[in-house]
Amino acid sequence: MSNFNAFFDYIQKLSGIILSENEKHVFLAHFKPRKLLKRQYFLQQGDVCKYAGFVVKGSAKTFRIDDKGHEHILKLSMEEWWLADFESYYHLTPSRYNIQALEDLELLMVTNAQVEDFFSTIPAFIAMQEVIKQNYAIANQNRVQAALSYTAEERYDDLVANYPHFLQRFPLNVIASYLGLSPETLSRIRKNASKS
Amino acid sequence: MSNFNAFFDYIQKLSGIILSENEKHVFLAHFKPRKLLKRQYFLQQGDVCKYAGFVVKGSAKTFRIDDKGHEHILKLSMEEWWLADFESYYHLTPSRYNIQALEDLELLMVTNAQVEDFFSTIPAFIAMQEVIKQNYAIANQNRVQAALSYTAEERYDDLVANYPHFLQRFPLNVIASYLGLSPETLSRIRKNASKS
DNA sequence: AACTGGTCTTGACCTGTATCAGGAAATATA
DNA sequence: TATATTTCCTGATACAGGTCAAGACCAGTT
Repeated sequence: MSNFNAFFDYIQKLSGIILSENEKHVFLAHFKPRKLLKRQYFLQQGDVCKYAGFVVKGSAKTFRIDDKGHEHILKLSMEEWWLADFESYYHLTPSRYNIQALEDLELLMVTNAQVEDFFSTIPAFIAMQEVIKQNYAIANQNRVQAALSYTAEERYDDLVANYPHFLQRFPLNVIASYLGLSPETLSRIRKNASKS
Repeated sequence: MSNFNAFFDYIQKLSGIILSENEKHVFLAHFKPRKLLKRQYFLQQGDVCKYAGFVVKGSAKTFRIDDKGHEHILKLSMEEWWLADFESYYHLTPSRYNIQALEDLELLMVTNAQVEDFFSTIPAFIAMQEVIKQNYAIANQNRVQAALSYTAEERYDDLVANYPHFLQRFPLNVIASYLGLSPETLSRIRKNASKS
């Protein structure tokens, strides 16, 4: 299962703990592989996010539609990220977000109940969860900071510095929305930046 | 130690696990009580955030000063919250933020190394950490969302709905900065809101 | 080869929010 | 009691970034 190998590597890397063959079998038994085509939805606004999906291949956007029908991208996910609205996933409340494939996706999916039942005894998985939550909290903290106090241009420069691969992978209107900008404004910022 | 009783209640509440007398002694031995007066700094930009402080009483702001000398408040903390820049605390890197008392503070402080040495065997503490990280990640996720896609007025309404006690506790210029607004704009929003 | 839909750019104009300046009221300090 | 200092409000003006409209380019489809 080549899908799972990437997943095992990821868990071992984040946790710093090697998985036993037995433990690997628990993953094989309870994580469900799934494919989604570009444009398909992993989650729709109003639904409960029952599953978290580990991205083996492909990419997706997590976004909200506002009253005026405009889309606002909260998160972009690709290989070695998780697909989920964690608020909905942990609390089993209806989600405010949509998650949609930007490229064809290969996922490994699990429910929170399964995690509690089958993975609470696997130290590597516990440690991995710790690291993920920590990283996610820190990343969001920095993003709040940027969103509240940086100008449009500073936010773009920040992205170029910290997530340059986003630019190669996603169209500019997606990047613009992720930065909280209109596509027109991003286009103008890039024109200026290329001059200096 | 009345300080510690509030802390024990908090741990038991968040973790759902009762602490034994033995475990309580571990907390008494390794958490260091500390007081800070209004305006004193818990952390300064550029320093490593060695300690996390549990707020027994009082309040504080976490903020950054930008190039123009303007202050941007990232986080407001009060009773039953933690004082720390978690990025700096976990990675021991220099912090980009300042943390300063808004009211006189009573804290219980601990280092990350102490947590790993003495508290990794206390299930209630482990569970509490899980919940904190989870809540913090979710809160920040919602704040990113609000900062990127809500108007100033929507952000204020959101605060009134979700954190009404902030308004009683903090001056409006602090609230304005927390919302990413100038004090003047907040004042005008409030004037409008009171009309309708 | 023509068509369709998506992507990106550019210009003209508009709007929300910041900035600057002044002052009133409340609170702390001497 | 007098005097700072902080907090909050209001008006005038400026500007960043949004909105609307149009067109160019490109990739995929038929």
